Amino acid sequence: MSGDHSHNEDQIDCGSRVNDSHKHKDKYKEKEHKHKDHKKDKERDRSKHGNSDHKHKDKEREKDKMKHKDGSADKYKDKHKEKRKEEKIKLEDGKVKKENGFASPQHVKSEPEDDFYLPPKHEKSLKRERDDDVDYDIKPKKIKTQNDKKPKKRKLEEDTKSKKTKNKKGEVTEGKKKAKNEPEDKWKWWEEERYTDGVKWKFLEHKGPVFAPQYEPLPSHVKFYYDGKPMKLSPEAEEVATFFAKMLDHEYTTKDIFRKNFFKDWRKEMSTDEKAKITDLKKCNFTEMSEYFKAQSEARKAMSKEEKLKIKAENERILQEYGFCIMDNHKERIANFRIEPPGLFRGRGDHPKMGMLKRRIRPQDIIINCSKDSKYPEPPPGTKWKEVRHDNKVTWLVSWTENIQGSIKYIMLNPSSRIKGEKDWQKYETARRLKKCVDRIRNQYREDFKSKEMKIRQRAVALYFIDKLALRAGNEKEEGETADTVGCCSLRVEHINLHPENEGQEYVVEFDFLGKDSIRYYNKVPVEKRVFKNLQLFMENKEPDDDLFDRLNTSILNKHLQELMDGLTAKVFRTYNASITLQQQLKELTNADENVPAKILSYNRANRAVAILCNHQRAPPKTFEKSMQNLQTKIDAKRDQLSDARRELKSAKADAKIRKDEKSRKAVETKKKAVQRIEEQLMKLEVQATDREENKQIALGTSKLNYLDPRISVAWCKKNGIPVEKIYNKTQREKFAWAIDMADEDYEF
DNA sequence: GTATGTGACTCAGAAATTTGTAC
DNA sequence: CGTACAAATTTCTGAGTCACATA
Repeated sequence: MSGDHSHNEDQIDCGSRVNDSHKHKDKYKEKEHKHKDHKKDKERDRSKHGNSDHKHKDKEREKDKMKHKDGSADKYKDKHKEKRKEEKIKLEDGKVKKENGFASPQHVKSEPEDDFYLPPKHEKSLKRERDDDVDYDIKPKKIKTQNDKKPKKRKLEEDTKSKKTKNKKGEVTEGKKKAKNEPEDKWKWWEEERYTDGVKWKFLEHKGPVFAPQYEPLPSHVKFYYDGKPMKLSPEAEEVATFFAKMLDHEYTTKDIFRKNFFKDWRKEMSTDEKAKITDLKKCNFTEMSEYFKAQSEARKAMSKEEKLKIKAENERILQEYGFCIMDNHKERIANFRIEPPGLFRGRGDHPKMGMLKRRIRPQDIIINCSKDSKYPEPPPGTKWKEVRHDNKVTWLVSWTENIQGSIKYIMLNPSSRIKGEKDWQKYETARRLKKCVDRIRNQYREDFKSKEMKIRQRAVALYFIDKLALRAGNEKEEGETADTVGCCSLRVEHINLHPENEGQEYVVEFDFLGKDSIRYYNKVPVEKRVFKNLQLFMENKEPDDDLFDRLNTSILNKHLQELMDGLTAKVFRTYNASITLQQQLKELTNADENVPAKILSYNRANRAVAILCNHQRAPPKTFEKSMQNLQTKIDAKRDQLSDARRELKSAKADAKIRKDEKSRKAVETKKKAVQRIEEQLMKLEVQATDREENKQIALGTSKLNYLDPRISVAWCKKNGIPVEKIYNKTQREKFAWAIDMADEDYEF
């Protein structure tokens, strides 16, 4: 979870901001202030005219007709300019060093051929495509009994037969996979009617959250030292100290912001005496504590089988008790029924709050959501919930407010649940509706490149980026509260470079910014001339840290999109472009004559094209080089084996020619088979190596799980005779059960 | 009306854990 | 059989998107 990206060569190491130790003071006031100024400035700018184009020999005269910014920097930004400048320098440093940075290859955009205009019809209607008249009986009380038999089923889904064979015995050990599992008819919620009125459920019953285990004080021989001298800490202070100790090996315990935030919060937990004594984090020695935890984890690994099984069984029991809820007659799996334990906050990237104490959540922090007529979850003895409410317009079971950002956290259902699945399905249906009108929308925004109104031009260019490059919308963020990252609408001038000519291409825009999770987006793309000219215009008289699209935000953009198509938002473009790219790449890359591994390589490559489009990166696995080497060793061995086998085949053939008897002919056949088998194995290994190498820094999971209409993949499997297990593991098959059930091989996104 | 804040939900990669496999 | 290690899967929780409430 933590964002230690420093080991990723190709990502910018934003490093810690060394000199901003005072930054957080009064941030609230400051922030508010900033924002006001900002808005005012935008307002003011709007009323001004572009009379300040000095030096501009720009031929595009029409821009004179347009209002545009006078180049004064927004005040709120001025305040932060210094900081950003510093960062920028760092960024550039990084850039230089990391010239080999990840560059998203050209987006292979498939243009859907059909383009008929469909009036934005209301689609909130949760109409399902196939209507089975399965009645949706809502009889809350019944549910339980009805579901009593289900407990068993859910946990250990019958898996592929291959797995079963492993479990040959079929013993019913608790926490073990049961071998035989009555196929138990699974609930096909996708064949049922959906709620249409914002109601999410009629009945909801659950057992509440599982709290983090209580803190166990350290044994007395494990000491903390201050200024070289052992010091016994109060339990409160000690607990927080252990959080730090457990992270000692991690890089961010060396970062200034992390240390400063930690120390500040730690001191809050200290007794008066401790507070007086412990004044310098540098004098704190946690190593003995750290060693102790390492030893503990070693001990855990070395536990006997029985002990391990016992723990497993206990976890299973908790899962059975708390891991499921009953929603509308069905037992459903809960995603995160365990409350986040206390610890030190680790933001991603250069987060101003890293190191802060994430406090322990108690029952009185918890809001329970369930139906009135359900059996309410019990708070632990002697405690009370903050509130029990019955809001069936939301999907969460439990919520609490987290203390770092003040945001709300939720316990919700598993992706395999009806409530998540329906929404997921709907998402792809919206994307498919976009497919039907995307040409109209593209023509529209290309027209808008020429608009007289600056606002509309900016909107058009932003939309062009979102569509062409699958950028995220880019909401504004509160400065100082989070890492400095941007999306499309929040791009700043410093994030792009314009090259009228670059490497033989015209009108190239070079993007370099940190996006979600502080993942670097670096890309050079040729754009339409009009886009290029517009960008020049938008950047006129601006400072590097001014907004590129100063007249635009996500709200304006999404309002516009909503008018173009019902349910259309910026992120629908990402879904649409991801899915259509997969479909088109699969078509292009799959060769019907190839064998299964080769086809799967094609699938992975199609998946990879999408991951690259969406900029889904990962840090190369620590063991990457080594594992490639191992694989290469295997390949070499296999090659040797192959040439041996071939040699043997040859001699067998020669032998058979001379002897001409049945036996030697048989021997030839055997050898031939052997050669073939080895060839196949070698091929498989080579494919694997290719796949792995190409995947070094690319994360396929996110797109597979969140952007690719699963029906495309299912259809591809069916058409190519690939078992769906080859591309979706068990969890994924559960999540996409609806798609696996409904898509046939002719499915078209 | 607009700007801002809030809530609910999706999506994100790393870390932890489990499983598979070669010896 | 165990053992060691790598690969696969699951868990974790932070970071976005976006609608809507509120001032």
